[in-house]
Amino acid sequence: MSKNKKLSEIFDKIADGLEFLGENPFRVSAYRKASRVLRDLPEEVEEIFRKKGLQGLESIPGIGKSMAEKIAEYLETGKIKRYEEVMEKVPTELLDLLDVQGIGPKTLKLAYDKLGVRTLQDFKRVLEDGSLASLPGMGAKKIENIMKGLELYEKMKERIPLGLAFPIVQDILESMKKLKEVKAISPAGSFRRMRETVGDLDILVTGTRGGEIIRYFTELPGVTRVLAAGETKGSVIFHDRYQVDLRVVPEESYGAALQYFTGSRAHNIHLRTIAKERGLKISEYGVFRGSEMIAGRTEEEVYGALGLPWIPPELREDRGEIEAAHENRLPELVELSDIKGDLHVHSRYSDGTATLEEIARRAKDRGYSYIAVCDHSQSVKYARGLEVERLLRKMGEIKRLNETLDGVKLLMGTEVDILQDGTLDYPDEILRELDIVVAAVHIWSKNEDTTSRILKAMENPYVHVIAHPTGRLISTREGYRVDVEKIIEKAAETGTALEINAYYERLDLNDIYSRRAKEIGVKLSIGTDTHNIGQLWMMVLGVGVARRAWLEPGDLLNTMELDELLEFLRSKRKRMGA
DNA sequence: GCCGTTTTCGGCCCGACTGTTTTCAGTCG
Repeated sequence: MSKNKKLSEIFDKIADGLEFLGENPFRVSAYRKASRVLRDLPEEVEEIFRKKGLQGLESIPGIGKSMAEKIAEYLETGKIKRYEEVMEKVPTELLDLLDVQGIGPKTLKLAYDKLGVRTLQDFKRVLEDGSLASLPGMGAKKIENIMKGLELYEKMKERIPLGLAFPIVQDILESMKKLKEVKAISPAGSFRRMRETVGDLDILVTGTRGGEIIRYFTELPGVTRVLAAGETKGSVIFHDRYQVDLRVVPEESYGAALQYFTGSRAHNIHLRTIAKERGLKISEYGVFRGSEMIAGRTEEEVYGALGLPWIPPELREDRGEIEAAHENRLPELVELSDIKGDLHVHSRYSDGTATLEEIARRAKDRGYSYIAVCDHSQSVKYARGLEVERLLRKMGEIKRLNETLDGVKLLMGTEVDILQDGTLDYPDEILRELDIVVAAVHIWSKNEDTTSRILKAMENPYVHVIAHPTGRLISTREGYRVDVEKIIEKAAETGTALEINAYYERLDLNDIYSRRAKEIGVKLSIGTDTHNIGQLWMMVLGVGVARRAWLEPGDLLNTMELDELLEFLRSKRKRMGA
């Protein structure tokens, strides 16, 4: 795990601990903020400290003297004394319960002080035997609420990969739009911001007869449980797993509510600070000067009232977008419609299921000009990687097919393995015959640092793209050890592109690293890594990452016209004298 | 604990809901 992430987790734990201990809430939120900032930081905090010392750390917004010292302490000794002190005073196992809906720090502290609760088991016991209910402030309803929360928590404590939520939300939107009472509808929350994982799904509606709308919503096919159903809010579980909240808001507040429920929390806090400086107040109902409402119908109005242009949801993470909006230098983000092709799909030649014709047809249906068929190479036995002979046969078939195809071109590609020593799984004489060479690490040993093999692969003049550069799988695998900063620098130096793998479990590179890559002039390439034709839609997830990374059309290979793309792909070998 | 063209001290985002409170605390988003 990177030091940034580790420190982010430590600070978050300290925040939990301090909150439990009843510390100054602003101190708690200072730790929360530091945790978020570190998590979002594109550069390694270790590098910053090495190059610029404590001063460098303190120049990070949200990191002051005290945090900087703690970071330095961790980097130098591997420990943070303050963290250990706090953890000593706190039942660490209980802190996990803060994630349960209905349980907050005060409730935990109460159970801890009055009932000696130390573990999750203890907590469940006092919940069930009535001893918690007997404490002041704890009534039957509250207990019931906590029990419900706990049940839900155990069932779905994991955040959901965006790609799993995507089809569900689309179905819901489609069904709800059929209702004549619904005037406007939009997803909100982290889903709308296209975060790689989502928790609850939020949907916002404006229209007439809220009760009607909510009732229809709670009766949609796929609903397995109704948690709440009133006049303005309905909350249900789909397929035993996905909690979806639907809110009906008045038309004049629709923009304000959409802005509010889209978040992020950090973005909203920052906005409200600005509003306050201008003597305004923002809530989910609108923007107010005193009691006069001056905006709220649309998001444009809300941002406009603060003197800002509308900010695309994918940017709303308080990672500098408000400052950029203020100075009128928001990026012109890439859109799905800018995408002219998918640069990484598999066919049945290796471990995919589709034939080349099917791939071409579906690419054309999607309006693509080209699609790169990049099957695995010979070493990847488990994926039926292609030996040279089968690769040549496939190339022959693509050439023949291309003669008959109209409006779309299949690109001869490979996802060639980067072997242990950094050489590639095909000889250069073969690679040079391909339109596009995507290289990737698939086989690595547990503690191996893969940085050097990837760096070496990038020095090969025939390698165009490094696929899924970190190897992580969302919420199941952390990925191999790799120094991404070095990979990005080498990509810039050699003119190699880095992939945004759009397969829903990967999204690799992620938004943070992709943004960093853009900043130093590296091109990115989106590929869905599709193994069957029904997955081509995941391009939208890759575009989501790209947008969250502030990418503009010019930062991607996929937005190029075919000729331009082929020219780009040839340029590396020219540049490297091959 | 952070931060500063109103502040190096004294602020720090805001409103709703829920339950249990007889004036508000805890939790959530």
